[in-house]
Amino acid sequence: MGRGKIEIKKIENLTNRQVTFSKRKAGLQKKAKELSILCSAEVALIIFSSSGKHYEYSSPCSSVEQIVEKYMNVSGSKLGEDQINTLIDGCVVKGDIEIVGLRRVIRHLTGGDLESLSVNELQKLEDQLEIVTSRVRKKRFQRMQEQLEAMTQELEESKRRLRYNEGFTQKKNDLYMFSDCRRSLGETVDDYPFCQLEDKNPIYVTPSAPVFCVQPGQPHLHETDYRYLDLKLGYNRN
Amino acid sequence: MGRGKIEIKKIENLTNRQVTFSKRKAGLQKKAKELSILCSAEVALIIFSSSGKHYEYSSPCSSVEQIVEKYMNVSGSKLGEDQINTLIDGCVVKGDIEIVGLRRVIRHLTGGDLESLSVNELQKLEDQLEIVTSRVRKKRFQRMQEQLEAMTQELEESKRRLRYNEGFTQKKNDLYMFSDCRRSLGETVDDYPFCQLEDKNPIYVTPSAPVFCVQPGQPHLHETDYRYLDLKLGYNRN
DNA sequence: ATCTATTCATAACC
DNA sequence: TGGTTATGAATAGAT
Repeated sequence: MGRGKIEIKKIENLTNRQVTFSKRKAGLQKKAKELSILCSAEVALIIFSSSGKHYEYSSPCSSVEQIVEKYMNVSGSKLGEDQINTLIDGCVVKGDIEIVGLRRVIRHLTGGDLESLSVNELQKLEDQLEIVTSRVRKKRFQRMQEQLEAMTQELEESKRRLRYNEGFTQKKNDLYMFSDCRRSLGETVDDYPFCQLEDKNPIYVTPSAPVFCVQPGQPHLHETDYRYLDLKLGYNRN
Repeated sequence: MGRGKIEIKKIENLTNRQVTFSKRKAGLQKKAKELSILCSAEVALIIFSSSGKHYEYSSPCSSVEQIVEKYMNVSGSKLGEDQINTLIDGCVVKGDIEIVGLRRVIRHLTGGDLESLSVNELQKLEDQLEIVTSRVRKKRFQRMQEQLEAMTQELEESKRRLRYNEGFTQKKNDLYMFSDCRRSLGETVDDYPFCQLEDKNPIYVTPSAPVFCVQPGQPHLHETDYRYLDLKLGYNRN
C-alpha cells in the first residue's frame, strides 16, 4: 500500500527506514489497540528499533509486564516469581557483576517486594549490591582522580607560565640594569637591549645593539617549557 | 476497511468477535513481521484472546523471551517508557528509595556504562545503592530475627518437654524408692504406685494403692507447662 | 474458508 | 519531523 508496492526486505536507505519505522510502528500499535478493544484481548507489543530505542504497547488495564508475566507462566518458561531463583542460582557473570540477577533483583526492589525472598536470597542480593556499590564507588574515585590530575596539570602549566612571565620580567629588568651599569661606567649606551626567543620573532625593547638572545637552558624540550628558558646576555655585533 | 466502517469498541457477538480476532491477529502478526524485516527491528508480540488462549510473534533471530528480557533490562521496572521519561527528572520517591534514579542507574549498571556518568551522578548512584543495600540488609536481619525467635520458642518447648520427661522419670524412680523404703522398713508393699496427671487418664504403674497425683505446682497456667508440673506424693485411701 | 466492496495504511513526495 | 495523495492491503460482512 502506498504509491507503489514494496518488497518486504530490509530498507537500506537509513532515512527511509526511519520514516517507515515510525509510520509502521504507529500503525502496528494502532492495530494492536484495535484488536484488544474489539476482541477484549490482552496484547503486549515490544519494539526495539535498529538504533536500540524501545517502544511498547499494552492493552488497557494491563501493563506489558503483567502480560509478559502471564505469558511466561503459561508458556512454561517462568520469568515471574522464579526470576529470583533463576537469578540467584543462574549467575551469569559479566565482568565481576552478576548483571542479570542484579537487574531482576532490582526489579523486585523497586516493586518493594522483598517479602518473597529468603534469608539466603537476601544475603546474596546484599552481596551483589555491595559489589555494585563498590564498583560505582571505584568509578567515582577514578573519575575524581582523573579530574584531579587534569587540574594538577592545568595548575602546573599555569604556574609555569607565571614563573616564566616573572622570570622574563626579571631578566628584562636585568638588561635595563646592565645598560644602566654600562652607562654609569661612562660607556655611551644610547639603545636598550631586545630579547629574542628562539624560533620566534624578536621582542624589541628598543631597536639595535646590544642583542640578548633567549635560548633554552636545556637542549631537548619537545614543547616550549618556560621553566627552562633562560636569557643569555650578549652583544649585537651588527 | 471492509464492507462498512465499524466503531472500535468491543464486538458483542461472540462469533463475530472470534472471526475478527483471528483475522486481525493474523494481520497484526504479519505487520509485526514486516516491520521487523523492513526496519531491522526487534518485535515481540504477545496476544491473549478473551478465551485465554495465547499467541505470540517474535522477529526472526530472537525469541519472545529474549526480547522481553532485553525490554525488562532496558525499561528496568514496572513502569512504561513514557512513565519513566516523565518521571526521570521529576524524582518521585517511593518508600525510601528513589525509584527513577535507581532505574536509570540500573540501566547504566547493566549496560556497564558508568563512563557516561559524572562524579555527582556517581555519588548519587552510590548513595542510592547504599540505601537499597541497607534496606535489603534490614530485611535480612528481620527475617533472621523472626527465624531466631521461632527457633527459640521451639527449643524452649522441646526443653520443657525434656525437663518434664526427666522430672517424671525422676519422680517415678522416687515412687519406686518410696515403696522400696516402706518394704525395707518391714511394711508389706505389694503394689507399685501409679501416677496421675491432672485432667488426664491416670498412668497406671500397678493398679491400686498408694495413689500419687501429679498436680500443677503453680495454679494459673494457660497451657500445659511441664516445667511447673510437680508430683505430689500421697496415699490412695481407696 | 472464500469473496469482494470498502475502508485503511502507507510509500512516495513535499 | 508533519502533511498530502495515489495506491495496495486489510478486512467486515456476506456466502
